Amino acid sequence: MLVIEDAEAIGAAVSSALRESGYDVQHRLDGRQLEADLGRFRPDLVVLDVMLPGRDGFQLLEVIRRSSGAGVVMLTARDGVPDRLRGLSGGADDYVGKPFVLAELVARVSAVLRRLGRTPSTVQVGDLVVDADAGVVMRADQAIELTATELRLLVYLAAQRGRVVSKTQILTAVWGYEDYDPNLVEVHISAVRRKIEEHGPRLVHTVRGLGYVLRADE
Amino acid sequence: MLVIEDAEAIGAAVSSALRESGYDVQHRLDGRQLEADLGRFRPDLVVLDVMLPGRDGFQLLEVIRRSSGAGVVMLTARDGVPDRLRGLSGGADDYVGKPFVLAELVARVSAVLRRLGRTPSTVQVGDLVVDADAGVVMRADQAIELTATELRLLVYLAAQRGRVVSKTQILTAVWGYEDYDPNLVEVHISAVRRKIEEHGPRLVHTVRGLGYVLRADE
DNA sequence: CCGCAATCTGAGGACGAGCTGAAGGCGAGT
DNA sequence: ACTCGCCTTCAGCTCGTCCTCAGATTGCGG
Repeated sequence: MLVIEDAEAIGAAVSSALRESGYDVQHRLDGRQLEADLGRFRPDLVVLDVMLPGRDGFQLLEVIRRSSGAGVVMLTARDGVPDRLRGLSGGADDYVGKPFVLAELVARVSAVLRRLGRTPSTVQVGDLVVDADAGVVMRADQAIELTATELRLLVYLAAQRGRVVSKTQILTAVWGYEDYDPNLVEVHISAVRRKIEEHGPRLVHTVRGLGYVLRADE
Repeated sequence: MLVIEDAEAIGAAVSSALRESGYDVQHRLDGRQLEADLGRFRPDLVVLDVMLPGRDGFQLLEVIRRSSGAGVVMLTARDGVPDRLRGLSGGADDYVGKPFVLAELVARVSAVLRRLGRTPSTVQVGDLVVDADAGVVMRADQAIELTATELRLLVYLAAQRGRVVSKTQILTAVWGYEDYDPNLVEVHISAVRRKIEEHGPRLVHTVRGLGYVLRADE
């Protein structure tokens, strides 16, 4: 994944937020090396600022489309309706208006990847199937009703399956909070467990002092 | 609809763009199983790359023409004027030069289908049949009268069936609004429900906090 | 076995999403 | 100009969901 953003602070924040979500991120301040980067890293997706020194976002967008199958999410100025239309008609897969909440950007990025089929929209862990697109969770071929928050939480755990994620990471990814009461996470983890572990062994494991993991034990 | 494209990234992007538009898409990396696919899926249209491993696009085109009435849209190389001529004279219904904007491909695909009069315009969900072209909706073989807006809404939900769509997405797809009062959607959803669920179980499901899904529950 | 901290979980109130009946406005057809 | 149908707005209501809080429980170091 490639982030091209000349404002260093924003670029750094975006990069680290995406890394938090498990993506492999390179950050560039302009599009000079774009062709080289596309060749070398073969990114699945490029986050592209519209306003850039040198070639602007739309020119870069064309380059990307011509020489790569990468998805493109553009960062447009807030009220940039013209920008926005131009970006979409030029083939961007999504846009995010500045200023934005990091969580929103991350959500859109993963939505684009999912749509492009780079990320399987369904994740399977043991006998649990999570389909983010359909908003459906199944265990042992039986549908399970989750609320919106529970679903977001489980989708996040599923995306990070096998990896321990801290409550802070969860708060950021699911709620967009920088720092908050960990009990909020505990309460919703509890709710998810009650529903998905009603008919089967434990899948959401607590790692004391660190966080949680979604894993099917063998 | 069948997409034959050996570049996986492009094939995936094309497939998902077409799915977004409501088509039922199968993706193949080469033409080996072409005959079997034609028999099994009876596609209305095939999107065909020219450069393919094994039999190339023109050979496959002949196969399609010989054993199927499917439309063909060919993906030709950049300045492939010779390709282009050969493709058309060989009987392709349209061609799109790489690189292309996804929206253009989708537009050409639907144009070809329209020209062939073979638009797979009907979607079936449970005992509900939605015919976008004819503007007809039937449930259990009984015609249902919908207003223009209700029809556009239902056609969109039908195209996205099984997938949760947010009110914002609906506002964009049905009304062209970027952002607007969600209640507008709720009112029309309510109207559609009153009509199509009068004699039968629920098909338009609310997913609180996320949006709506058109789905026939088993 | 004890004490502390981390985690779990049941309960309740506040909030807001969603549903729907009603009314006003607008355009097409007569 | 009038009528009719449709679209949109509005307001009231219902009910699900979320968050807070507090007591219970668990795990760990000593």
